[in-house]
Amino acid sequence: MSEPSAAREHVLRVAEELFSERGYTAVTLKDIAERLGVRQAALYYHVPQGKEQLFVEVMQRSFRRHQKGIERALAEAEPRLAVQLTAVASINAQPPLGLARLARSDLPALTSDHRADLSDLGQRALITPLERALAEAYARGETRLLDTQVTTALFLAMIDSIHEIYQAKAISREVLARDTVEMLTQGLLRR
Amino acid sequence: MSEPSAAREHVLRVAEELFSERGYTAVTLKDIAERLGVRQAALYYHVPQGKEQLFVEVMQRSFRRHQKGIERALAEAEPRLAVQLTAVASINAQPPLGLARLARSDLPALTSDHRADLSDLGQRALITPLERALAEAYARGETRLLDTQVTTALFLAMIDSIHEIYQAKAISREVLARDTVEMLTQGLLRR
DNA sequence: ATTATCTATAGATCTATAGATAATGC
DNA sequence: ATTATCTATAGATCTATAGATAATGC
Repeated sequence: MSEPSAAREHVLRVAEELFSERGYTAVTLKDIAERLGVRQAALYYHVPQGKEQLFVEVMQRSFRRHQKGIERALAEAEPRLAVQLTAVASINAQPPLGLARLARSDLPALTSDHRADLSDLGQRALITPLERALAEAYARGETRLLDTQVTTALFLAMIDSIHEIYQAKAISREVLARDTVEMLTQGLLRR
Repeated sequence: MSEPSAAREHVLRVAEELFSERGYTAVTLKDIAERLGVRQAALYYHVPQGKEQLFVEVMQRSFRRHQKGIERALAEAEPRLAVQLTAVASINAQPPLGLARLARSDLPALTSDHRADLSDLGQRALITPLERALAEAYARGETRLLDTQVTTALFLAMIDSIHEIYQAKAISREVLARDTVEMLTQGLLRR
């Protein structure tokens, strides 16, 4: 049986690191193999379906991991928008998703089936939970009327940006998340 | 002499379109040539130094065009942060910059010299003018104390996101810009 | 027998160069 | 003579496959 062997796991983790650093087309199987300390052809033992399938699998895992983090953060945080968004923005979900690049560079390079699969999963795993949290905040009377889809897209862009800043500057993720969400919510909250 | 011929101009414009759609590594010279209706080798007449130089030149022009737009918007708008940021976010600067992908996918694929050149230009052309506008708003007493570098990075991420949303949804750029900046400034402004 | 690698290589790109061709401008 | 293309191709990747090898587990 295809047990989820530790070696295969290692391949997926290293592939995720590299795809996250430089994107789908910029990373070769040789790059991944080198970081693993094996030859390029050895990857086909663990991922017989090749590079595109490897990328899709890696992104599916990443989406699901982020989804779990988001849903847990939303469920455990007290039902106030600022608290909930801070919890989501603070998630230590490494490596970051890089949704902008994914949409504008990685997805266009895939077959249309894979592209559609990943788009759908991204919608269900990341966008819908956040839209719901925003809609509930509105229902509680916390926010003014706003376009939840646009707000969600902007919030996700900011989260990716936070991860970028976090890697470049010496500011803790928590401080960045808190400051960013404070900035954002003061505009969202009705008063 | 190397006059800036109309044909060369055309090559640069089409290259910018494609690089903007899919990123540096995902676009081949054949793709660019096909959209121009010529053969791949014909590009070397206009850009003898090859693909990387073409990309760098395209990005330099794009940065400078965005810089002009930003500086004009900041100079012409009345000196109130909300007005100024709305003006900047409304700029019809097609194609969009896609800074997130540029930093995390395109730049790492370049030689370190080109990478450093583009990073410096991006700093001078895009980041510094916005940081100054934020600092001046603070000096006028409009905003609370905030990290101008972080705020600028988040604002630039939002601008790219606006362009993305604008292409995907049927919302005008102006409405998106106004709503986004209103959301953002209500959090930035002291009251 | 199964697992996990390796070497070798076919086939498909992709970038870049060399040299030919055709049209226009002096 | 200059401008702007073309065909042809070298050389360098890159993905993927075939078959050999070595180690461990029954």
